[in-house]
Amino acid sequence: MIHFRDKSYRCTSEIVLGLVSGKWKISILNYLAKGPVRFNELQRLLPEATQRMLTMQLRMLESDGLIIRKVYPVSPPKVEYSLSELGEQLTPMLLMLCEFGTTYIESFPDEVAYTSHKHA
Amino acid sequence: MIHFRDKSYRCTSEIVLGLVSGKWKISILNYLAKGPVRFNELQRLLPEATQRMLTMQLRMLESDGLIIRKVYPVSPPKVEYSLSELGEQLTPMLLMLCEFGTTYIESFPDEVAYTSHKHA
DNA sequence: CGGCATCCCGCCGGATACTG
DNA sequence: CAGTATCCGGCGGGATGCCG
Repeated sequence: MIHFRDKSYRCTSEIVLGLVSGKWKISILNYLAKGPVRFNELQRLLPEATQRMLTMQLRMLESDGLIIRKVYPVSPPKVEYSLSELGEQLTPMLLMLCEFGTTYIESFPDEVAYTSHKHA
Repeated sequence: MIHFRDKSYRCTSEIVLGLVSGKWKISILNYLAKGPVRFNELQRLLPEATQRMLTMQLRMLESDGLIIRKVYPVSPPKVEYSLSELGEQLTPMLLMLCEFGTTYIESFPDEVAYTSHKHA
């Protein structure tokens, strides 16, 4: 049994699931892996996400120490998000998740479909 | 965009999160990795889980093709759960999640505590 | 531009009781 | 032994509107 931040876990992997579980966290981390991104740009990249949700997910990633929020005191406001060192260490794991995911769905070929872009 | 079983994903890793997210799934998979386990034994191993929850989590893992449910038509009833081939392919990934989890919490030494066994 | 406040709803999971 | 059935509360997430 592990106790971390007022919660109990039976395996440290459960903690990691909590870190990356959230409607937009994976996508955010994937984009940030390519370099710093502004809030506005994230909104463009994830048009289906509401401002509120995007903000919430970013705040969680930040308070979990995976990303860094940098505010530039200029007008108009500019906020840039980037991976922290811990966040960068996530990359190989996310890649592995992704690879297994691909292997997995390929086990069920007739249940999968792809769309190049979905703007709805 | 990937469409799989009536849901949309932006990355295959999101599918994997769905597979293993659930209050008892990680623990169940970890136990099954050591060999087949009976329902009753799982209950002993996870005393905090209600029968209902244990059943639900097992049913999900089964319908996702990660575990196999084998019923022995004897009296009293005997049901044995084991990893499927797909489920066994999960092991290295779960190990990696676990390792990152350990690395992660070690970045915050003063927020962690351990308990050998928690029967509450 | 990059938020926060408010209201709302569905679903995951808890508690308890019953059964082949 | 290995489950269903029913009821119910909390929280993740959606929609909309306001602000420095």
